[in-house]
Amino acid sequence: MKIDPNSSADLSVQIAQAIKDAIISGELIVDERLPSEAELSDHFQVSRPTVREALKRLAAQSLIRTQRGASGGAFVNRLSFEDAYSQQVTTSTLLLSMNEVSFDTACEARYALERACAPLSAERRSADHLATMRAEIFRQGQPGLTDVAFCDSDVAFHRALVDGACNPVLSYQLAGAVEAMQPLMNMITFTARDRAVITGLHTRIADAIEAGDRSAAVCGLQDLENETRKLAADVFAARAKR
Amino acid sequence: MKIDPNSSADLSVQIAQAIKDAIISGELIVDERLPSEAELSDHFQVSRPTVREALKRLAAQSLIRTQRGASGGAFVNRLSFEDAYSQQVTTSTLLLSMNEVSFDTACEARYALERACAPLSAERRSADHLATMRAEIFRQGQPGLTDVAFCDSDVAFHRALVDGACNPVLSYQLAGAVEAMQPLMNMITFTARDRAVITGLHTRIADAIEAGDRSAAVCGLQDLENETRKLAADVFAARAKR
DNA sequence: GACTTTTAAATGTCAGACAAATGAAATCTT
DNA sequence: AAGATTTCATTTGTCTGACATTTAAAAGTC
Repeated sequence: MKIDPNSSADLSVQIAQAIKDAIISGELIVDERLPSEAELSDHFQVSRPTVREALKRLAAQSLIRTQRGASGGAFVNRLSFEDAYSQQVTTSTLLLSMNEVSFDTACEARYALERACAPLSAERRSADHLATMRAEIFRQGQPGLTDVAFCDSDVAFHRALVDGACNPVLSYQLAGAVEAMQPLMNMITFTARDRAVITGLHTRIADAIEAGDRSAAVCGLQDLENETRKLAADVFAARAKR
Repeated sequence: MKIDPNSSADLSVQIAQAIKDAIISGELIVDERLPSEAELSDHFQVSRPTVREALKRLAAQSLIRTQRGASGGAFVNRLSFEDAYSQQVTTSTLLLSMNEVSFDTACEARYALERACAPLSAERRSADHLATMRAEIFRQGQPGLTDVAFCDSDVAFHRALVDGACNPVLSYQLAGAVEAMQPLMNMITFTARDRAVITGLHTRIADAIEAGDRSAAVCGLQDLENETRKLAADVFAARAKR
């Protein structure tokens, strides 16, 4: 772990990068304890606050965790699927909200990826996944549900569908695509009729998943995508006219 | 922007979260300047180093950027697709390397997602995308290519395929799936015969994309997945016997 | 031997200072 | 007056040194 004294980059950035490289290369392994802040500041010939800023950068990416007290210190963190999942959702959400991504673009990406999961889900889903999907469909039919709650349930339904593929890597990759859409979906108001159509499609998809019918599941998702885009287009058109 | 004085969480964590929330909620908009470190330490009633640690956490996630000098300061950063892309690759790579994800699981996820891109790519790819694919296929046929260079070219080929869908959200989502596989692929040694088979499949896929034949492209990817998994299985079996 | 107390080590926080970069205002030159 | 130069104030980057807090292990006590 070395830093370049001639570099113009901030010291804390360089130090963070040096440690990060050591982790990625395997020089530092999971759960290994890093040298103490005092030792690091000695090693890199910088002050303790500078080392600390570097460590905070790494902590923000869940690459390390710190523990106080004797035998405490900074430890290389095992990046859990959960951590990666939430990072992915945050990044995707901000990306969509800050870059004027059109509804259609985001929607297309989301459903294209989701259709990739459907065949696997149709084959492997557990009873639990199916039960979750049915429960969410039921919830979506409840009268008096707010639009936000309806979207929440929609996400939960799709998440169960994705998780049904029993591939954690796939679930993690899809997290951003599905959940980051929610703020966009929340801009839409759903009429009772819209909800009925969507819930009907959800049922068709759940039926296909239950029957292990891969292509029916994919078709159901395709129809749902078309429906969602049509709905959004209507809402935006109406809003533009006003 | 407020912090809870009764919370047991570290102050810098709380402050980072408060600012992050302000950004997500839209209270702070893109390119807006945050208060200076002195003002923030005053506002939150903490010292400047503590504020700085909080800001470094946010900088590590590309949520803010800082600039020195008069009229400098911390600014809300527009999260670019590029930034998100590289974050995504880092996270995915670490996730795979730290969690004993099987080659098959990662491979399945990758090709499932890539097949989702193929139909779109077959319709929308520009001449550029196609040219890149052809160029990489040519490179893959060069004798004397190292295994690492072969894998590099493989990634470039698939990236062009994905980018051909002309959906930046899709490209971003796929980044992790495709590039994070590279370290796993690098564990495999490719014989000349293996390379010929892979390159042949790449050609089939490129041909399908060029012809706008959606289903042929998907089939080609399916065959490539099967081939890759068979190859990996052979390598691992041979390694286990030794 | 089990419980309590002490202690040392580590991170978390603070205060104050100086260095370096940078844009803007003030000054000087032509 | 216009342009070039200098000065200056502001802000982040870094350093020093100190104290607070947490925590596990060592020492002490019954």
